[in-house]
Amino acid sequence: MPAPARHFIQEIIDEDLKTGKFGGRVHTRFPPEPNGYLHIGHAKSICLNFGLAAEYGGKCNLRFDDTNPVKEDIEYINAIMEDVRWLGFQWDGLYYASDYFEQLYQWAEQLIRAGKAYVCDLTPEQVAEYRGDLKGGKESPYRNRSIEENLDLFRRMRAGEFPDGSRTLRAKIDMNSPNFNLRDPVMYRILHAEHPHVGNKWCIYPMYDWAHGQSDSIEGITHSICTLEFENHRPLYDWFLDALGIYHPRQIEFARLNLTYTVLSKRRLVELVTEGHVKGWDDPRMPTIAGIRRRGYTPEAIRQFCKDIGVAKFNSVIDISRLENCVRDDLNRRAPRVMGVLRPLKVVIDNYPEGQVEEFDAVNNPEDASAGTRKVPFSKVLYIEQEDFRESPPKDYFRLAPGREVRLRYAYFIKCVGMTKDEKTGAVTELHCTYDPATRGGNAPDNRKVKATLHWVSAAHALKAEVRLYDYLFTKPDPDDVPEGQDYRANLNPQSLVTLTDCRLEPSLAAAKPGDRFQFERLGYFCVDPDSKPGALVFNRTVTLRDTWAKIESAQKKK
RNA sequence: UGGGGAUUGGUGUAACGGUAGCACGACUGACUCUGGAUCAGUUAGUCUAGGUUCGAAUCCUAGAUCCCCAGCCA
Repeated sequence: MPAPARHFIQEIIDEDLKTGKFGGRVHTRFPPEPNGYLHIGHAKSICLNFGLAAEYGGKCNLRFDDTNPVKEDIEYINAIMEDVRWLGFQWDGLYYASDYFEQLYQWAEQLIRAGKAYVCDLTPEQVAEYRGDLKGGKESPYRNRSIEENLDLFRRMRAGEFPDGSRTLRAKIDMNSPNFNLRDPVMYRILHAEHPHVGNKWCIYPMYDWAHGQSDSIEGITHSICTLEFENHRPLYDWFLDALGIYHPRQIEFARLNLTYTVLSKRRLVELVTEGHVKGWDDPRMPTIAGIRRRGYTPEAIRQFCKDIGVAKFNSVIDISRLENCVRDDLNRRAPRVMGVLRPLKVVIDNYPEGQVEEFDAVNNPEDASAGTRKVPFSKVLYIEQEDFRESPPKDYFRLAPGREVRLRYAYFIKCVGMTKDEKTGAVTELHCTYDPATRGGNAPDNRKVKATLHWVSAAHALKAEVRLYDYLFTKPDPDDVPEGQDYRANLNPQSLVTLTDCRLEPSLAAAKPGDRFQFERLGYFCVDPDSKPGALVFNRTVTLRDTWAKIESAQKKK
């Protein structure tokens, strides 16, 4: 039995444990900025950080990296906590970088006193200009102020004496460093803004680089795991900690998640919401945790997905079908089966007695014998799926057609003997069939076979419902694949939501509550939407079942 | 033109100088009262060129390609 594969971060931790680098501790953290909703990419990070802590018997904190009050909001703080919990994780400590602002301020004075930080009066444009280009930058004229003047100015910045943007506190490092992050990075900027967590206590706010490492240090984090784009920041992370002479965690970078047919940047997710391309952060088409949850995904499926895709430093793009496979796999085992007809086609069983009703036993879950059975009513007038009948069936189509016999699941074999059509459009509006009483329950005593088994509902007993069919938000695997001059919005899928309002479901669904998940046999997995009410059910399609016929059919069309 | 990373089947991911493996997909077939599920099989890969070595995905040299960095965002 080969040892299970370990990713590079586990190997680093193993090594640190062996050398006793952190006294045998493992302490991670998930550090979101509360400026948006969490998405599936964050789930990867959450599973990684909390998963590592669990695996090594360590701890994992949830810390809000709330250093930019103009973008942050209490709504996001609450949503993030809900999402982390929903994913199945419990943090050891709940912290806010903003609770460290006083300590951070004291440390800033320490650096000033050490001659390693200075107050700079350059405008934002000048700072950019002085930072220079690939060849090098030039030093700020304010770089060599005296310690006393710096201290005085910095205290007055804190006291609110200066307007936004007029001054900054910068670290004195190296204006010619090939790493731009070391060209005297800004530590504090003046921002007279109310903060969602600490209110109006501050008018100077620390930059990410100045806050993050020290926050990790305060919390005793051992392994500070972040995404690849922060690799360039690690020298600065290390520089601040060393300059301060405080406990020094280890920053490790991994590749963030990319998925086909969607976007995962916060900026774009905000745009989708604010520009009305979706109905909100929890729109089931969104790759947000809230959207995916509403769509009907399970936390187990998401965790399995995060495990499957692995952790590495290669910038990969994961095919979204991998995510879909995970939810199918999970729901296949757990979701109760029911019958529901999305696009109803009326079927009259000519030789079935008027007014008669029979009840058939239906298996709730073939993957789980303990799920038991339920009764499904059958009568003379039924609905089947429009897709399940073709007047002239193409090759390899083996559902219902004139003269053909199929099985109605759990009920009878029926044969199509006629149809009524709309005189104007020619569309088939009603089917006439006969049933074979000898096939009661679904098997023929003479052992004859049928090639198809259809789902159905009894017209008189069916529940009417709305069903929302979701498809990918974008029409191309890479939403950025656009003609010159256009952007990802050009690839928005106009069919990403199709609402069906005339669906018919078996009566056992009458008591279904928001969040309940089912497999509609032969169609897919569906979940009751929060908009649903007794008597006015609303379902979201989580994902279709694997559909071999659809594949055959689209291959035929291509020919 | 500077710096930091990366590169293994279609997509991900292992192999840590010694048989290139696994998962997903795709394709066959079996089975099936879901064209679902399940089972069996097939397919297909080390970025390039040199070198070291009995032996290289792995080490060395040169090159190619891709990603990130010049916010008072994170």
